[in-house]
Amino acid sequence: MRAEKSDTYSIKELACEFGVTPRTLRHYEDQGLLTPERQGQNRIYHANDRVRLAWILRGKRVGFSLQEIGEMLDLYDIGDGRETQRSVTVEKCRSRIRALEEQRDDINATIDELQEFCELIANLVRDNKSDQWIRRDTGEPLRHYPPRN
Amino acid sequence: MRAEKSDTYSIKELACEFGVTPRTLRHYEDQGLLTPERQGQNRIYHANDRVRLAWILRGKRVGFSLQEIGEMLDLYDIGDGRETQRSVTVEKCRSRIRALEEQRDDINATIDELQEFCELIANLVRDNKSDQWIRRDTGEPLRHYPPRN
DNA sequence: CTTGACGTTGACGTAAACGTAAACTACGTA
DNA sequence: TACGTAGTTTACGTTTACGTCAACGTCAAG
Repeated sequence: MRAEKSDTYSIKELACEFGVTPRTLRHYEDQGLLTPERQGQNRIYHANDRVRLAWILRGKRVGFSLQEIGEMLDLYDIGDGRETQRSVTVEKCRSRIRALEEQRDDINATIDELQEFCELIANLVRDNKSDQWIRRDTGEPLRHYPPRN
Repeated sequence: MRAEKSDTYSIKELACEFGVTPRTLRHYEDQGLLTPERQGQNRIYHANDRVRLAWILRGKRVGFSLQEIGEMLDLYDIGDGRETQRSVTVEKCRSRIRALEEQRDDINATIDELQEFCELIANLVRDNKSDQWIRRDTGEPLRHYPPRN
């Protein structure tokens, strides 16, 4: 344990911290998403690698592929940005945002339906006489929704 | 074309309508997500199948696996629901909702960062003298973010 | 000096979600 | 009756995102 700088990480340290395996980090490197410093053979991760990794994992959580995440990260690489390049970057960025907004709408719709259904079940009461499900609030007979075939 | 009832669909019709292939519908059936009526060998899809398919595809858009989607759809199958079963269903349902809310937070965070970055690029101006990037609003020198290794 | 913990590079395995091709059936029509 | 169109099952192929294993290097501790 060469306590060089505590803001550097071994592969295992970084992996553990983010709840992934070293293999995963190497895989992300293979895909060009991470390029940690090397000391000989060994990988050394810095703060910037942490930031990028957090980005990657969040991207995954919201359903992007590694390739898409790579493209999004590439948007940030504008070192040589001629004006036209930059406007392309901005447009890609905006279309990403629109896609995410649509996805958010999907999520909200799903939440709404689950919530409705959840409350419906929670208010459910068994009508013992007719052996039939009804809603406690409206007394409506229950229809399975979405319908079972 | 036996124009039986216009609220039934052949496999191709339904697939086309949702922008997927017949193979996909058969696959969903293999996974138990759809169980269309049969007329001999042939599959006949009804309105309820449409509803379920829409659910499935939206589930996919928000990043769920087919298995997870199947479990969510199963929540709706409460025909035999004893009281304990129902409370289990409700709890699963709520935990799904929480997961979706977390995902929405992730999406919002991603949107925010993309938006910030997008505006940063949009406001960018080339300082020809120092060959350096600055922000038009604050004049701050630009830092790539997230940092490139 | 050997053991153990940690690292490395291949390279093959795997699960999910279909794609794709083969081989066959059934039906309305030219 | 032969054809084209649409459907079926069976089964192997493909991509993504890693898991897993083998074979090896390195260094500090016992």
